[in-house]
Amino acid sequence: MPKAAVDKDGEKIVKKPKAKKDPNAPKRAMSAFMFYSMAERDNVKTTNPDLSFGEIGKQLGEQWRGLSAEQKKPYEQEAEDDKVRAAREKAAYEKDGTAAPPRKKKGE
DNA sequence: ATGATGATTGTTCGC
DNA sequence: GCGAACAATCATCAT
Repeated sequence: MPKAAVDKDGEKIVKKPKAKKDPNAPKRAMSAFMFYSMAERDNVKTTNPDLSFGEIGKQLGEQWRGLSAEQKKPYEQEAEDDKVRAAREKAAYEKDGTAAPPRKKKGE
């Protein structure tokens, strides 16, 4: 898959809260995983109330991939719906007139 | 038109 | 309250 320099094997990508640069912050939508977490988190925790967040997250992710496309369907569907929601707010964001400065990447 | 990048989404848990 | 792994995403920009 033609992708950019995605994460590597043991290379841990640093993640931070990233300060929103856009004024209205048109934010995005949530991924199917987000919905999956909301839904399965309960199930996972119920099945493994002994493990902590770290493990739960991992277990969740593992089985998530193990799910069949059909299983993810409902989640993807919600994600799809949320996508519209994000697009909607973004539209409002542009409409608001608070145009965010075009982001550049190279020269600056 | 295509690729690359970045920003974001939500959960849980601990302190 | 926040951060951090977990995964997807996908909109936007630049070339």
